[in-house]
Amino acid sequence: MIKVALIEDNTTIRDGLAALINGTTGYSCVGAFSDCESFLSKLETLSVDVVLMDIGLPGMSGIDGIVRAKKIKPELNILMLTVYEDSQTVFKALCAGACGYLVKKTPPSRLLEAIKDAFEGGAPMSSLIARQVITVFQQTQGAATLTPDHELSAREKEVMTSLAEGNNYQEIADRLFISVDTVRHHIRNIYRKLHVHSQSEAVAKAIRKGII
Amino acid sequence: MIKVALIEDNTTIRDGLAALINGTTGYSCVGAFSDCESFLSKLETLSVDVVLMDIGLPGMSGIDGIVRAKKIKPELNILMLTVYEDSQTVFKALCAGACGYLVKKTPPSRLLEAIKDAFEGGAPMSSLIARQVITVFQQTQGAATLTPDHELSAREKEVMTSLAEGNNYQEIADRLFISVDTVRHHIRNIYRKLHVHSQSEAVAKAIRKGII
DNA sequence: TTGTAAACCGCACAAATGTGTTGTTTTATT
DNA sequence: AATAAAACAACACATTTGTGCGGTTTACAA
Repeated sequence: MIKVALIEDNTTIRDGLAALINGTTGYSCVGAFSDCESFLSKLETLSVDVVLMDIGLPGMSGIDGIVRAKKIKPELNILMLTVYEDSQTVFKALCAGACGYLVKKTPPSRLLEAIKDAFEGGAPMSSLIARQVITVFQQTQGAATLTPDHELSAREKEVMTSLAEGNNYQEIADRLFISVDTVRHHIRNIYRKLHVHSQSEAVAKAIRKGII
Repeated sequence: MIKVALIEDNTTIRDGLAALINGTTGYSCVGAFSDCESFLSKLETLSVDVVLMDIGLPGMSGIDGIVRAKKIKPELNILMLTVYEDSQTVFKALCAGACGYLVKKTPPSRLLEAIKDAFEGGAPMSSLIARQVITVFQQTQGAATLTPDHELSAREKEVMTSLAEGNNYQEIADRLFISVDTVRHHIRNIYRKLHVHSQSEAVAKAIRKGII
């Protein structure tokens, strides 16, 4: 039995969804709320597997609702409900912790399928949204493998990592068993390769490019 | 007309796929290779929209093949072909630059659909893989929204962002129309909130937590 | 009204950084 | 054997940073 909670301000849609879920074997609607606040106040004591949350809600937005709900129960499977497939919004929802989304005009059979999918560890979403996610993903995670241009040597990476950990030149030198001047030398080369002129800029670039 | 290239060592499968693609209106197979090396050597002069690449290849692996192909033509849509839905491998392929994948037993109609999807900017993949991607994604990108504890004020974020761009205190002050001493004051508070003692450490933490 | 937080500003000074120049040694690649 | 690249090391010096202290103003909640 998959326990579903609904947060949707439109009474007609909410009742319709609740009826659909309760009317299907294997599904049960354990809560239907018109706003995030009332949902969140009950969440602690609510046994629920999958949450369907409207994105455009009065009061707290669905995005904020996701963040708060995830803080209370990080293992929650939250699916966003949207009217249009607005990339930006859906994208933000995924960042906030949603595991997928549904457009409201989705036919009942596919809706139930998506709930089951989310329950079983999937992430129901259109391939267009998926592409957006992996694009951003690749830019951060996999960027290193794709752009080995301004590649730092192993030693330089060690220096960068140590720098990002908050060590100063003397501490880096001690850790790597080299002199402070050698650290400076490496830093110099790193700056040249990354086209930067300060620690902060170097660290920012190195992390964003996935070098460290 | 979607121009497709194949890299697959099994002759039977390769010929079958080529026949399917060439036999369908709107699709054309512009190249069929048994290994990455021969594909990569032709890629420069090959006009191709979507690449189907087997993951288990003799010689260079499909993963390495993706990385190299993306270096030559970053705009390529590469779909991996796998026998099993092995999460780890598919995941690596996505990191390397693939935009989706297909299991070999996929029925012809869905295969063509996936190619079209990739061509049109989608990322065909199962929702299980999608979930894996967004999980890792959320851990890095969206971490901030989930942990608004050591939250920086809007002004402090501006200072941090400017810092990560490589500006020094004087430049930050000029950009924000405040005095250098106020910049120092903000930096001080940022350090306190993030529990750090240097620019580098602050920038590293801010980026990794998604604050900036 | 009192308190708390954010944003603002200032001075001082030791410590750390960025960059200039000049080397040696080791390890690959040709 | 020769060339190139990486890693190591040193000295000098102006600039920048981190942190100690001290303040004001504004806004908003208790």
